[in-house]
Amino acid sequence: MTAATPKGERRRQALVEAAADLLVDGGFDAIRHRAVAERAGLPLASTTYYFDSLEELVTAALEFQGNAELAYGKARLDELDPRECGGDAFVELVLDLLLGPSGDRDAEAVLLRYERLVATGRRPYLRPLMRRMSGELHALLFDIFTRAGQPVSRERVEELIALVDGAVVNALIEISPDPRAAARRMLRKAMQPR
Amino acid sequence: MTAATPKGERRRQALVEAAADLLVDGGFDAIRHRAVAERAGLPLASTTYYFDSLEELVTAALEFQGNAELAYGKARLDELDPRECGGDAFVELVLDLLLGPSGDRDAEAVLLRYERLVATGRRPYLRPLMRRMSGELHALLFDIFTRAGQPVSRERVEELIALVDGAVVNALIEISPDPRAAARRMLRKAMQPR
DNA sequence: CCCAATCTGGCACTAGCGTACCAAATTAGT
DNA sequence: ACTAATTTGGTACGCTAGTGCCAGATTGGG
Repeated sequence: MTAATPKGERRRQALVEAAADLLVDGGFDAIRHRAVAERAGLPLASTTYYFDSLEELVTAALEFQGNAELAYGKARLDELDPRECGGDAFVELVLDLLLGPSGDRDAEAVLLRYERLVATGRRPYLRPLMRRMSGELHALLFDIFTRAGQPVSRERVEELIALVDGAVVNALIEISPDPRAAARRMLRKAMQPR
Repeated sequence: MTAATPKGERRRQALVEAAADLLVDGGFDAIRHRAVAERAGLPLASTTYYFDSLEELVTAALEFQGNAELAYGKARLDELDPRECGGDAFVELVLDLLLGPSGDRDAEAVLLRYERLVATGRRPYLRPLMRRMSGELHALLFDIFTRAGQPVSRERVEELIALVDGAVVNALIEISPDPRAAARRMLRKAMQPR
């Protein structure tokens, strides 16, 4: 179902944003009709009125969140000054794109990015969306490397992404997970000139 | 709660195995009191009698499954003939250890191994167990490389594992996921002599 | 053999879920 | 302004979940 009126559109959007919020701090399982409605300050039935099913709501939330992240990445690309791309600063830039900007709750913020990769395994309906977003992220990274004067092949981009992703998922089981630090270590080693 | 009688111990074990089965083909969310009891052919209440909580049952199931995988890895190590360790065969061996033996339903079988890494992010109670199993797996791989006449540093083992893991999670979003193939590609490239 | 400990298993409670329903309110097109 | 379409929101249904309860069966130690 899609809204036909401006106010309806606003309400629908409020639901999507509420769902995205829940997604970020509780994962996919946190997106429930009642929780979304409550967070958006709307009645329960509005969630079924604007979305035919939970899957649709989950998809919309994921898309919203993913687009926000991609927009952030594009902004970073646009403001990129090729002269200020020293090794360490560049590594941090790549980490910002792949894991989100560094914050005080890294582990939590990063978790969702990997939950959704794995969750896609059991939720085939997310695959088209995930593929699109993943493709855009890869392209973005490719551009970043090029713009920064460190051109790489697309294959190399995939390698570096895999390295970061693998480092992250393995870091999640630590007592005090610090996935960003683990990824940083791997990335620095892989990118240092040989 | 722990069993005190032989029969009780057998029942408890049956529940653990039933839970592990469910874990493998439905993920963590598939471990429910009723589902476990039904699969084990036991009454619902037996699940709460032998396990104080679902968390305990989940933990036991994961440990059982993980130990089975580690045992498989150790068996492969023991039967390893250093002379038959050509490049490709060796890559397959490493993949067997990290992803499980190759089968016709790779994607499904592999999924659980990554679900549990990520799930640990939101289930801190699994961390000690995951750390132990992860540590043993790393050690096992280290031994395998050594025994195969390709000694590596522990750091290098971590790198290769990260590479494989990253390749896998990124492969899960494909229309027809083939995580093993993706991991194989990355691993071959990383291991080819330079 | 007996009795205390252990185990059994049917049942019911509460909570939360997705979803359906529908009268009332609001909005949009003419 | 009028009417048809859309939106609203309170409510209820059916289901499954985790868990508590407890009379009875089974078992093991002395």
